[in-house]
Amino acid sequence: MRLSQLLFPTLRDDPKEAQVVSHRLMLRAGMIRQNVAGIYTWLPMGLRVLRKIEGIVREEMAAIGCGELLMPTLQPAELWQESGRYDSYGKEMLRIKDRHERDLLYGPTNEEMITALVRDCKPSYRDMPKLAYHIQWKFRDEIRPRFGVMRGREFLMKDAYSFAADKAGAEAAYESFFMAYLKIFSRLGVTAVPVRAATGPIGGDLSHEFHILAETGESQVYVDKAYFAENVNELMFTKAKGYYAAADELHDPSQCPIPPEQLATKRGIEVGHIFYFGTKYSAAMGATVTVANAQSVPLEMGAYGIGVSRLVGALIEAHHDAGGIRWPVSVAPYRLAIVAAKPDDEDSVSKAEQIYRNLSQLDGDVLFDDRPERMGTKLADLELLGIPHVFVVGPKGLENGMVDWKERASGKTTAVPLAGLEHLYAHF
RNA sequence: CGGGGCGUAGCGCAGCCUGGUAGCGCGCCUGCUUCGGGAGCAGGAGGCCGGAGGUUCGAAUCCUCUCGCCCCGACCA
Repeated sequence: MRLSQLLFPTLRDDPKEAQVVSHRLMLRAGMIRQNVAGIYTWLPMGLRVLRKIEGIVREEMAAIGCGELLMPTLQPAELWQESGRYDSYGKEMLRIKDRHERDLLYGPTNEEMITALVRDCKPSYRDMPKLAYHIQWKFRDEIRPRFGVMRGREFLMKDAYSFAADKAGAEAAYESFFMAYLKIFSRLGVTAVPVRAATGPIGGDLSHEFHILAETGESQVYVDKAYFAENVNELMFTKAKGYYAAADELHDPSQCPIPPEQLATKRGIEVGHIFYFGTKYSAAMGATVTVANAQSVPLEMGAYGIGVSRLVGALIEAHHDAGGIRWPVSVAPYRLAIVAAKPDDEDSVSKAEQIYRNLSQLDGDVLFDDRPERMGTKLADLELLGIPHVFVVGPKGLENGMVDWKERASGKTTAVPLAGLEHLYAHF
């Protein structure tokens, strides 16, 4: 992509309304613009990151056999009256009437809708289990939206649902989502700690929140320090679940099974929440399966959320420095940017262009900063945006057939031969 | 919703107390000179001072109301 054609309005000064780093940086790096409190327009750079996170989530959902579907943002009130939540959800639910005076709502979540869907398929226990998810915009009319996209009113969420004929099936589903989540967050370049969370009326230990640890986290979490030494990719469910890790509301120092010196008290940003809620919705809404003896039993359900748009902010909270954002390569808006060092040196400009053309044939993750700016301005913007790798093409390097390769993470600059660029890019 | 704060140019701010019809930095436009880390000089564009009402000869400034935004608390991906 040629940067000159992209809507990429960077700001030099911090907008006053943004107090939290991620919010400031997203605004300054031209990723988002606020429309009303808690509701944002995603500009090209912001949307790229959002899409990359979605991509990783999709791959890991596919890996556990969870199929994607798409439910609408608007839902009929009747569905929520069936479950009883139309009254209990309160003012956070945005209620709307259409021209026929029909009561609709902008969905804050989709349990009712998917429960009705599965119920209406009249499943047999032989059909179970079923796993499904979608990535859809939600609306919750938060009392106080804040921290940019981390607590927006309109936000993008991946919500998955599992249906099983019995408790064992539901637990198996829970386990596979638990492990998928560890993998997703690891691929996003962060450690998200699974902490035990309040389960509500169901009880049991099958509810976990996943928290990215960051100073600006809204929640307090308590975690066994030994957890941090674990290699997430090799962790087993029973072992991961075995560590003491609790959300604030569940932590009671007098009951804590591990000694205080072993316990880390941290701030966390909740980016995922999974829970098994049994038959809460299926019973209320008549979503049953016929089991072996021809009896009908309500489905055992679980729900598994990931705050996709919140993650964009949360990842920045975890990865930034004085110069701006430092995206993990897996979610950077572009992996590589190419800059001509001297705009009036035709040789290096055309060489930069040529490099851009070559590399962008490999995939679409290359940005060509062809804006009519001086090098310092371009590099500062790219640094702010957090592009992990930059090739600076200029006459000094070209004399020796080299370009400068700058790494955002380390700040290092290395001269690399022109001939090796393709190979290098392939390894980013 | 309770408590605190702020609305003046795209962004950051001054002016308000002590009314006289708006200014600075950055950004933007034009020209020249520059240019391998946010250039210099010269010229220029851009603001119904959030909105409504009131006081006054006159309101960004004083008064009343209203809307919006931010921060702290309860809720949540």
